[in-house]
Amino acid sequence: MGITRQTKQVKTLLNIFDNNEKAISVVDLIKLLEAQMNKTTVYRILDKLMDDGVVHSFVGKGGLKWYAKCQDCSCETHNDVHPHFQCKTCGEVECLSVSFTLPPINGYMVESASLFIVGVCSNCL
Amino acid sequence: MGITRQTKQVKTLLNIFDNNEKAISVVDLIKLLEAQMNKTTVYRILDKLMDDGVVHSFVGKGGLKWYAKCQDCSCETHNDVHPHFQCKTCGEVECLSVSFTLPPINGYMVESASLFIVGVCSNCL
DNA sequence: AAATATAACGCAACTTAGTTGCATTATGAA
DNA sequence: TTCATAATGCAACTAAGTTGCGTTATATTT
Repeated sequence: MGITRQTKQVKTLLNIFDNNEKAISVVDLIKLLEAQMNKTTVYRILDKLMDDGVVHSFVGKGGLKWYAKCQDCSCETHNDVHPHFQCKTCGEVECLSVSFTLPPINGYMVESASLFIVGVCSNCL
Repeated sequence: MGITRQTKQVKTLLNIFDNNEKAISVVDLIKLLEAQMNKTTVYRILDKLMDDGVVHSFVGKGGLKWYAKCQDCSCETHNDVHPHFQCKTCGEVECLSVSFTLPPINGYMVESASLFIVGVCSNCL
């Protein structure tokens, strides 16, 4: 089950995602919000926002968890149908609004796929 | 720099990768080898085998590091040019011998990309 | 507006992945 | 056999993420 009460903490997190097109790592979120809420609360609210299809998560290059607002992604199934891009220069991570086609894999049942791309973003080139 | 001395521990690890087509997580390796070597040693040898282009690493679904023998992959650049597949049923992770084409991303410089697929493998279907 | 059930929060303690520093061991060259 | 030093083991540490439990605050009911 997802969010049932609009607490201060929930509103704060929703506000961050509303005003941010880029993805944010949990570590950064916890640092950003350390004066306002406990890290346990951050993790718990993120879980619920996932359930509600408000945000989606993915694993970054170093193995850290990142979260981003759901837009064109089909969050009902929690599949990441778009790639995620991390810029080596500025460090920012973003959802790319393109879809990718999986290579043909005979005899396998594909449930979900995540594509993570590392490079230099348009701002830093 | 990579491996310079053929120690017992290095031979043990090389032997594991030689006799295993599938990928192995560091956690499983450490568990498997706990009687034979320290976990610090496992991490250090894996780093060196990466430098030598003997194995490549990638991040799995849960954020854990996985390692697999290099075969058709171009390990000079340490780019994962092939997808990795994890089976929901048996849990095994393997390198898929297919190449995938990235979606066109205008204005971005792509350095590396990793594709991680979750589903059910041919053995478990 | 007060009462109240309980969802949500804070805190501390914990688990687990991965790293670091340093003393000790063992490899391979001289 | 000697010996320099690469490599290992160990313990202590950092950091991400989780759990349990007592307390707080939301939103519904009275």
